Amino acid sequence: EEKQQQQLDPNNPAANWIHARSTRKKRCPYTKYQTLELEKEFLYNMYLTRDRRYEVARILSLTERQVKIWFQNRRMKMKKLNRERSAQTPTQFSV
Amino acid sequence: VMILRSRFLDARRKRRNFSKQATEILNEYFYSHLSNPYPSEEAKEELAKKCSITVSQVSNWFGNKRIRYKKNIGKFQEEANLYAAKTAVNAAH
DNA sequence: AATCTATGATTTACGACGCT
DNA sequence: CAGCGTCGTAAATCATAGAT
Repeated sequence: EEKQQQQLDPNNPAANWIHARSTRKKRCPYTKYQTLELEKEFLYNMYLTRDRRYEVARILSLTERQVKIWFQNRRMKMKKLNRERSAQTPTQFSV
Repeated sequence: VMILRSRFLDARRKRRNFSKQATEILNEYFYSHLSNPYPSEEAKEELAKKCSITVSQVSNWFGNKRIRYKKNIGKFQEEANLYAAKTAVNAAH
């Protein structure tokens, strides 16, 4: 009975959710060149060493933090792609 | 070659809008959980099954819905009232 | 057919939390 | 314990289906 309490505030029902990150940096899409180079580096290895991260960041004019996060996101993307791939082909065979 | 070609075509299949029934189910869940429209993993799986879409698609739908609702509550007021009424009728039975 | 809008998917950027 | 890992998400942006 307690769980049905969203009707108490019909005017501002969604007042609570979403944590407005006011101090967050706005998303800025990377250039084709930046993305291409990041993909090449990812192909070389999925995990960055400290030195590679520094170099990639310098070459692409990104911060090391951006490069680190790009790799984290890229790994998550790969994981998702693999999930979809294995879901559609139960028997996997590589080419 | 054929395998690669079919894979490429598969990956490039066109996006389709979800069915009316699927959208109905998702909206019912959204507006009946408006104070916390964050379905658990299990709830997402159930919604995905009911809507015949993937769990990722359910996540995308809720992500888009939350931000678009929040950005313009007025635009969704009519829709919100509609689903609130529908939920009330269901609860009464 | 051309243009506009709605909507599903993808891309940056974090917070929360985990492990070493 | 600083620091990088994953996971789930916000918000912006992309792509194009579908409406006008």
